[in-house]
Amino acid sequence: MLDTMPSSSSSSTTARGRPPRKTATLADTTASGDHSPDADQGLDTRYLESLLGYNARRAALSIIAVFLRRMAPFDLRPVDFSVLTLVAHNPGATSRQICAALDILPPNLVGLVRKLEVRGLVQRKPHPTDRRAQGLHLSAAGKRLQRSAQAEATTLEQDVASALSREEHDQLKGLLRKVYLHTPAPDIGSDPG
Amino acid sequence: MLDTMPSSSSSSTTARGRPPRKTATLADTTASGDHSPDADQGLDTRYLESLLGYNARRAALSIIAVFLRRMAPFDLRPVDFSVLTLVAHNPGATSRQICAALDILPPNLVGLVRKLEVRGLVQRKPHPTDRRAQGLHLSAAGKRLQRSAQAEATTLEQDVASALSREEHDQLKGLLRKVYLHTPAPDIGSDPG
DNA sequence: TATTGTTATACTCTATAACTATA
DNA sequence: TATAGTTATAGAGTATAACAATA
Repeated sequence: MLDTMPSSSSSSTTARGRPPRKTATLADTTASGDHSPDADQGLDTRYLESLLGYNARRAALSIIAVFLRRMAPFDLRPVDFSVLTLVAHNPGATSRQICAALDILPPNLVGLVRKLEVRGLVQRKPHPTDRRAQGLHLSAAGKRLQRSAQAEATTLEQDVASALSREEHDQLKGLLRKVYLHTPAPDIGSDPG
Repeated sequence: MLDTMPSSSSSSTTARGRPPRKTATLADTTASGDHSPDADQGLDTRYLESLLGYNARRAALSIIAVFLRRMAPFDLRPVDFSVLTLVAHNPGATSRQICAALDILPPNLVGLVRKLEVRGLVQRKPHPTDRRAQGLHLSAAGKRLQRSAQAEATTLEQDVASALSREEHDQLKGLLRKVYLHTPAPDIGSDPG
């Protein structure tokens, strides 16, 4: 849901990556021309940086950029990895469950699963009790790939958080979880339009 | 860059919102048809939740969902708000600078600015020294709207972080910033094809 | 030759409506 | 009537190539 890359692998020399270096100096304002010296092109982004959403978005994009590169050899984008991992840890899970867990809409999952199935990584088996549903399972190849990818993700995690101490790392994840688990749900349907 | 909403306003009764309730109970494995009671649909997402990227993405999406709703009355999506705010705080800024600050590609900014211009919120004036560039400025209406929107964003910020103490809030932003400022840049071009 | 702003365009992601087959 | 999976499709978001004007 946060992806942004050509599906093909081939370690892109093109991909966006580096967040713009911000060194806070106002643009040559029409009148007031008093800013920090080291601002080749930097704008004053201080207000935006005071917003959680802005920072979360920037952090997520940075991490994803790294993720995309490192997962390219597996030809897995974030969602693919998430689906694969979820199925690995929850054999027999249904599409419906995957959608709920990852906040993906059913129609958008269809294609994802189909690709994984075509690649021989995922298999569908009839659900034991509900004939409408299908249980998702990993093939042997799927299990191998998922294991490798998860190992890579774990390594990647350390690199991404290399600027953080172990404690900060845990704390950051905890705080993020707090935010998205508690965030005042958009009151779906509360609008007496 | 992280948006996801129809441009039209009208407080959506449809928008995605609530992150899936996760109550960690394995899916009914191939054989065992024994679901925990409170696991209507919950999958084991523990590994994904151990990843910073996953948590950052989820948090960002949650916040943006709220943002979209609250900014709907102003007909501003996150990027629009960012551009407007950047111009407000940096009168005379050029498209190039906006792009650098927000990590937007120039071709994609054109349409955004044009819309804001058509709405009478933004004006372009010739750059004082560079005849190629154009300085962006807010009209009176633009300033008013930006002020209102920024006030709303500030209020929103408090709601979003309502689960956090003041200290946690600051800490979270600091940690996120640390991550995306330090994240090992994807070494563009480091790949000896 | 490099850069600003731009057009055109392709590809991906996200969302809705509507259908089927089961429940 | 409601739900699981699906199709088709519309709409944002994101990316590249290429051009004119200027530096």
